Amino acid sequence: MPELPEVETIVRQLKKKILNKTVVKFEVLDSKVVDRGIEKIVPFRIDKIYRRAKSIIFELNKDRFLLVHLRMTGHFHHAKKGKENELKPYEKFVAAKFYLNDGSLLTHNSIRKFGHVKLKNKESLQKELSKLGLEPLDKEFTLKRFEEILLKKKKSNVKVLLVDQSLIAGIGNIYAQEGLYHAGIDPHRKAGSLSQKEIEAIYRELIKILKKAIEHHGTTVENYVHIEGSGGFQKYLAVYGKKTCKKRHELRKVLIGGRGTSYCPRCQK
DNA sequence: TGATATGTTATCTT
DNA sequence: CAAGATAACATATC
Repeated sequence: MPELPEVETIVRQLKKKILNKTVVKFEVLDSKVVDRGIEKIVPFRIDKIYRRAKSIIFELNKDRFLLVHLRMTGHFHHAKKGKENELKPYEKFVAAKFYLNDGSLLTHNSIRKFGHVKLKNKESLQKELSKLGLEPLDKEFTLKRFEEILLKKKKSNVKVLLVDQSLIAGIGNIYAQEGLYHAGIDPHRKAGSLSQKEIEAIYRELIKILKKAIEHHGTTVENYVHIEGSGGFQKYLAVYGKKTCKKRHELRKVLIGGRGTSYCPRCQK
C-alpha cells in the first residue's frame, strides 16, 4: 500500500513525465473518486508536483491545486503519444484521464475507490494539510520532537502512534512494523515504557528504513505499482508478510490498532 | 464461500 | 467528555 516511500517514488516519476505540461482535456470516469469540477477548468498547467504525508499535490496555474490520495489501491499510469495500448492492462478501474499537450495520456486508477482527486484552492488545501503531523524525513523531525510525541501519549501503544497521521505523517502498517523489528521493540509496548535508548533506536531505524525504501522505489505488495512498474523493497522486508525473521525465529501475528502486525517475540522486547 | 488486506474517517465504547 | 477502540468503505485474492 502506498506509504511515504511509495508516494515519494510516484511523485518523482510524475515530475519526470508531466511537470510543466498542460492538461488540454480531462475526463472524469468515476465522480465518486474524482471531482467533476476539474473538467471545467481545462486547460490547466501543472506547475509543481510534491508530496505531503501520503498525499500527492499538483500545483496548477491560477491558485488551484489537485489533492490526490491513493489510499490503498490508487495508481497512476502514463503512456506517450501513440502508445496508449500500454495502458490496456489497467483500463478496468480508470477514474480519470489527463490528456496532455504533448499527446501523452496519464490515467488515474482506483481499484477500491477509496482514494480521491480533489480540486482545491490555497486556503482549502492548507486546511486539509494542517491536520497532518511532522514529515519523518524533514529536518524538523528531530529526536527531541519524537520524544515529545511519545511523552504526550504515554499510555498509547507505540505502533499505533507511529501510524497516527496527525503525529507523524506518512508511515503506514508496513514501515511501522519494519521499523519496530529493526529497533528490537515489541509492538505491544506502551510509549511511556520506552527507555531513552529504545526511543533513539526506533527513531534511527525508522528514518533509515524509509530512506532505504525510497532508494528501492518502495515496496510492492498486493496492489501498489508505481508508474514504471513495481518497487523493489519487498526483498528487504523483515517481518511484513513473513513467517520467520532473519534469524529463523517464528514470527507471531497479532492485531494492534485493528491492523495485522507481525513481529518476532524473540528479537523484539 | 467467506476471511483477509489496507488508510482514513465516522461512529461507538469506555 | 475525551480518548481509545472499532466499523465502514470496495474489491481482489486465496
